[in-house]
Amino acid sequence: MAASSRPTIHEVAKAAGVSISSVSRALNGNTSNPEMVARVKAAVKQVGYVPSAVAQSLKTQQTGQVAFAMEDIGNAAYLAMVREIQPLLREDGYRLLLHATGADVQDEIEVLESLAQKYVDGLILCPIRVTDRHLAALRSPAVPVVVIGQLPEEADVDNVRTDSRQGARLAVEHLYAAGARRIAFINGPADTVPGRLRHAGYQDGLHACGLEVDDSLVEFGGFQVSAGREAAQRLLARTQPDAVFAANDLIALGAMHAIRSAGRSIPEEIQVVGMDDTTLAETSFPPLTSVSLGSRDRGRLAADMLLARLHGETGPARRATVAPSLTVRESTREAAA
Amino acid sequence: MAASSRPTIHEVAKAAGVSISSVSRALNGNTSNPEMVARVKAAVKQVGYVPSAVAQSLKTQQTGQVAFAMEDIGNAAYLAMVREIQPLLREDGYRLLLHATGADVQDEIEVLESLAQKYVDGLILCPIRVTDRHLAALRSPAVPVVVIGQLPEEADVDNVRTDSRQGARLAVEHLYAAGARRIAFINGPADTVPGRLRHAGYQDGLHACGLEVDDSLVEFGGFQVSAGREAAQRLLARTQPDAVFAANDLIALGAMHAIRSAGRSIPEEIQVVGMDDTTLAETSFPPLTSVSLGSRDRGRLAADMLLARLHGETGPARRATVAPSLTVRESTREAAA
DNA sequence: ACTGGTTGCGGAAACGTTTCCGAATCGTCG
DNA sequence: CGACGATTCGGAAACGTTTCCGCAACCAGT
Repeated sequence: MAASSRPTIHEVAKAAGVSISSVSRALNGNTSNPEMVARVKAAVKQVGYVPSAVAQSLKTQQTGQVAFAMEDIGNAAYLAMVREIQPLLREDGYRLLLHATGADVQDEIEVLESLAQKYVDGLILCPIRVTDRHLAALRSPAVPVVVIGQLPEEADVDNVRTDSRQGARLAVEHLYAAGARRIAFINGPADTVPGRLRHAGYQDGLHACGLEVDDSLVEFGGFQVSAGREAAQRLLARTQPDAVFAANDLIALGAMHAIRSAGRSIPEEIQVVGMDDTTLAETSFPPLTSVSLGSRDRGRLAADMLLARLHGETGPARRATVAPSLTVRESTREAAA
Repeated sequence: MAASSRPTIHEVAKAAGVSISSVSRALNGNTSNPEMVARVKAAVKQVGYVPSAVAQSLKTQQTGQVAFAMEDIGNAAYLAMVREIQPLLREDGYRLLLHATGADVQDEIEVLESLAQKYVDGLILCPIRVTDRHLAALRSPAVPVVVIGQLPEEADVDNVRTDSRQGARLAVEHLYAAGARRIAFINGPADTVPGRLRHAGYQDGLHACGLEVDDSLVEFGGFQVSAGREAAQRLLARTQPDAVFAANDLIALGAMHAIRSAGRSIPEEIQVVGMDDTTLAETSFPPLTSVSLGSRDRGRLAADMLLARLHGETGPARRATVAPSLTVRESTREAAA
């Protein structure tokens, strides 16, 4: 199947009648003699030589690889980041390694600790929970790390974040402006950082609009479509909202299904707002009004930060924040009179 | 930021008062003396040693990494494969590297040729076009390769495929059975392998149902939502189909938008069938009838095949075929009388 | 023509492991 | 009690590069 063993730099040297140092220099552009370079290149072609990435890595102490770790690549927000990050890394000659941790804290820690093995030059991490063990592991990472998401103030780590609390508030205010008064909230797990922040933002929004906080309008579940559907069913069986704010687009999609199944129309009877503004929002029916948390921007910023470190940037941890914005589509009414 | 240099096996050896060979043996379980192992483990903990993955790779000639190369991770079919493949690889201790080639043939070739650098132990490749250069590069790859997709009969490569031609035919037959007589087809690019096969299957289906082939019912475009919408607009401006078969779910989604915008109802006036049976199909409105090409199965099979090779399996190239199947949802009518 | 500075190249060390091989130790058996 | 096999460990080579160092050769300047 695969050829038994590829030629090494020694074979090239022999074929070209020069030393291995000269071969290396010729290939890495550290020689000025054109005749030398030509001979080496010819020999390379003749013996079919390709340098070993592993040996180069060992010598140069760089792998040319960067890892991206997140909960699940199936989540469109992360997907958007990956699609943004990969081309940027590639432009700089880095390969991308993917770690799906399945929201398992233990897995995330393992990824962080495995960095000491030095199989990558850097990491972009999207933790869904941040524990003390995370922070400890982030204290002195073996390679540069950029975290996408909320982090305690004191953490000295490059960080890209968004204000999802503010985003949730935007959603509520938009619904209020569009005439909704009984605004329900379908959240993900309450013990996650995004879950807490979105809930807080939802309450912020209610306060800002002068609406009562009514816990019977709040449901918790997972961040998936099915969870959204089930949560919406429970909600509708219990009470009668005129709007639903979902903690992400998947939940919103599930909720829209449940709402239609219950015979209510969108947006006439119940308006719906999602969060993350993924491609799902554009293509759903009706097209979903969604709070954009700038996933693509966050991906780009994180990649930029990491590349800067890889290019030797030193100095204190940087932090960038992407402002949320609302993309209004047809699942909500225009601001009513 | 990052600590200047991690301790090596030599530091451990010194701390434990033994030779580096003993350290290596103790850590890799090739020693029987428990006291030795204990001392080494203690020393490891004391100096904070973590083995260098690169050095191990150089010595063992294995990287513990596998690459997956496809057009675009944004495509739900590939996404489903990744989600299937990653856990399987991980179970066997392999890390996953992602190459998005952007449907660029040159890029795909580069990926294949870069395998000689041995930065991965194997590759799963989803080529969208198969050129002679692909075949040449596949002739004697530096590491085991599994191709997902159609391949010429004579190619001696492990291969997982599906019969998308048969799948397209299923779609047409289903539409016919549901009463459609003017069945349009919105395809992707005509010069891709999937494009050709689906077109052929569409025609097969028409023949099987005794319908005329009418080229005015066929549109070409890209494989994205926007392309699907535009193609459907052109189609509807020109003629009046009672069903649309789209070459993938994204196109179908775009087409459904265009159809609704044109004021036609789904499925009453125009039925729609997609292909790939992605999560989009379940969550769309109305839920989309779609031809499943078993993306997850194909991913799993490819991973299995590759792992078998990595575990030393030899022998001729294997081939597996996943049969297409139809998932009927609400964008089509039940078989009519 | 001799010297001083460049330049071009080869030898060898180093990166951090694994593993082969030989030496030393131990226990056991004749 | 001596010898022999088994076991355990240390030394050193090897994986395939890059790069430091030194040597020879060359050019120009006096």
